[in-house]
Amino acid sequence: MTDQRSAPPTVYDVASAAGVSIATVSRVLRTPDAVREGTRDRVQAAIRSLGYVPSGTARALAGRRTGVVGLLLPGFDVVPDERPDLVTDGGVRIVDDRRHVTQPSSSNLYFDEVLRGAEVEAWQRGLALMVAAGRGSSRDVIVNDVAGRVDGLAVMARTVPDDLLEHVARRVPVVVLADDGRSHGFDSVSVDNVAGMRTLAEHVIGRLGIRSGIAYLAGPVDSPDDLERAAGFRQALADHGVPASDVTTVHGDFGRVRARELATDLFSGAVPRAVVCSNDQSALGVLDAAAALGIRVPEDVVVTGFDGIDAGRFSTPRLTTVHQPMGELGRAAVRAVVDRLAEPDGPPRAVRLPVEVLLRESCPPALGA
Amino acid sequence: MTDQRSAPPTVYDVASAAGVSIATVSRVLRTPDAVREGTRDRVQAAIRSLGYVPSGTARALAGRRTGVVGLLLPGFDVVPDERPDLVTDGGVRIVDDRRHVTQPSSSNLYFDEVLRGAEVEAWQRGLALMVAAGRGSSRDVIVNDVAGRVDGLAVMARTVPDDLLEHVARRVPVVVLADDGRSHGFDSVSVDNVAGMRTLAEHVIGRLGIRSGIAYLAGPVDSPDDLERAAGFRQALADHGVPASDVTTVHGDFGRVRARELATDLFSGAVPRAVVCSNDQSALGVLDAAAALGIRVPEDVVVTGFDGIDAGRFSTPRLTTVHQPMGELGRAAVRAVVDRLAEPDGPPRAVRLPVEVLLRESCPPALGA
DNA sequence: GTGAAAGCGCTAACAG
DNA sequence: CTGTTAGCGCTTTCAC
Repeated sequence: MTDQRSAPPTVYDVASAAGVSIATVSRVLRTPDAVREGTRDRVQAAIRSLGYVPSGTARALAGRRTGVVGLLLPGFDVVPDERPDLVTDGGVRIVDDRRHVTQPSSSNLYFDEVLRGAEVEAWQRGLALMVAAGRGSSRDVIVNDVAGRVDGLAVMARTVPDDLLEHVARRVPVVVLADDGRSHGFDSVSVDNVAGMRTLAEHVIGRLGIRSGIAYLAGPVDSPDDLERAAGFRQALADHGVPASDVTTVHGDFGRVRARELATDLFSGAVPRAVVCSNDQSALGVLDAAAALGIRVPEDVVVTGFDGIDAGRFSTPRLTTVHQPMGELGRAAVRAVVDRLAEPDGPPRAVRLPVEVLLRESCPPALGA
Repeated sequence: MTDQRSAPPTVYDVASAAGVSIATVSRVLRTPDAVREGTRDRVQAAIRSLGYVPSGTARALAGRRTGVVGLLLPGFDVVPDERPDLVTDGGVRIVDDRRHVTQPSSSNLYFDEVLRGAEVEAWQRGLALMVAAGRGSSRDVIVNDVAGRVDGLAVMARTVPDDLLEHVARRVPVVVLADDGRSHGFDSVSVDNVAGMRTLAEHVIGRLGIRSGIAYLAGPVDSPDDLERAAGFRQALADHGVPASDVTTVHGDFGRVRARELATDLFSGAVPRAVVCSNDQSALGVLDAAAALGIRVPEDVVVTGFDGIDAGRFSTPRLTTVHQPMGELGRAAVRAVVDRLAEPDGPPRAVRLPVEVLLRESCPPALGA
């Protein structure tokens, strides 16, 4: 350990140590069967004793492929580690954590799952995964640090400006995640927002029979996800002959705090019987408002979200939602990259992943229950 | 989109398009100020119009550094997606998820945090991060796919066999995570298991005044973490003059199920007043057993864990534990790699990260409360 | 089966 | 300021 590591051994070192040419060393590594057993053994011995590790870099250059796929995610929220009430002690902090409801930084969890899925899939295909989070800002960083080092790139929608993506796509295939794919000519993998929201809304309207007093809490106006979900919602209304004008629609920002404010307003008049939200964070804000005002969920009003974030599993009441298969999204992304690599030409492909409606206490399977 | 992408443009293409030499193209990219403005502009224009992206591979080869650090983690548990009670519907599954207590595959969460920390730190240092999980089995994969492509490597302890690690370390600096670092000559980053457990145990013995009826639920005998925690525990006993022989010690496997069984046995005799567990999963198993037997926690028996996994925040009662700063572990790992890169020689360094004792309901700050 | 030699695309002296 | 020229360490024909 702590070797000099002055200059790592190369094929040349191995070759001369084994008394063969560098071509033979290369063959031992890549096509062992094409080398006579005795020779092979000598080379392998040399590799061991020298501690030779082939340069992935040189390999990639010579072989014109890196064996790496890149994954670009929005920056992880670097949550400052603020803690309550600490009662220090010799070296180790002791914290009274009893009523401390840490909110797991949910958007992170979401991306963690994507990342994990991508890693698993890449691994199974013999590819390495290079992750870059939160570098969306700097043009150069993306282009130089990632695009130039990978065979293909999976990019979370809206992580990278479109023109940059277009530039990068001239070098490596790009797959866009969680976008509808209609906006540009890239391959895409996304989740079926429309069907998910439609199915959930149909449950509310059709099965629970709530046909009036419905409120829809939308997200930012420029969100494609939001648009799709809204479309699914309207389909459900139409299917059940509920006029869209009967629905109170308000626009939030996908955030919990803003949703709580909006819901508080909403609840100040005639309390609606259902609040359908276009994401989980908003729905949690609605639950907050209801709790504060003493409005019972689901007895007085049912509340639904969309995403399937972890916090919704632990809220009170637990949140009914549409669960997005994030891990699967990551896997599918890698698959899409690999497919495109295998078939560079042809029209862009759009993969749609199915979602699941999870009925929990905030909007149960049936109201009497 | 879907360009022919037959052969990505190279420096040569850019150079001739801009009427300069390849050296100048390179300069525009790396030291723009060393190039006259007019020339620079022409080159940049050429880069844009050709959609040139420099080959990271070639750069790395020529520059003798990749700008990438590798992170080796144990395989993510690929949890098969088993769900309860589904009530299918047109295309979208509807699941009654009301009483379904999904257990977040906790070991994953743990690694997710490490990964995220590493990514953040790498990014801040202008490095890319290459992740490899679960390839511990195949010697070649590790060596070839990762070690050859990075400037340095952070490896979670016990992910890679020691001899392989030694081999790899001859090419790139290696930092071992979450190991005591005494076993080998590598740099290491770990968590202060001893102090953490000692502090927690002192709380139980000293502050809560529980001096008899203490049980210690240890982990697998070969776990270094477990050994350190046990040592911390014994220190606390010694500090308070409690004979080790007064403590009932049982060995589990760090798993929840096994812990539940062991605790059930434990509780069948005289119920202990404290069960100190060497990890959270076990502690949760103990809580399971107590709940099943109608034993009250913390009134009848206090229970403590170690790790700070998420599930412990949501258990009933919530679990008192020693929280390991996993994100910080990831960050420190990257830092350690970078430091070693800057100073290749010198003795191995061992970084110890502080832990925090989180007092929650399963073993509160005071018993009367 | 094995070796010689020509790159892969870029960086980094070294001259001008 | 800009061009020339070696490599970086490996893969891959093409001969032998």
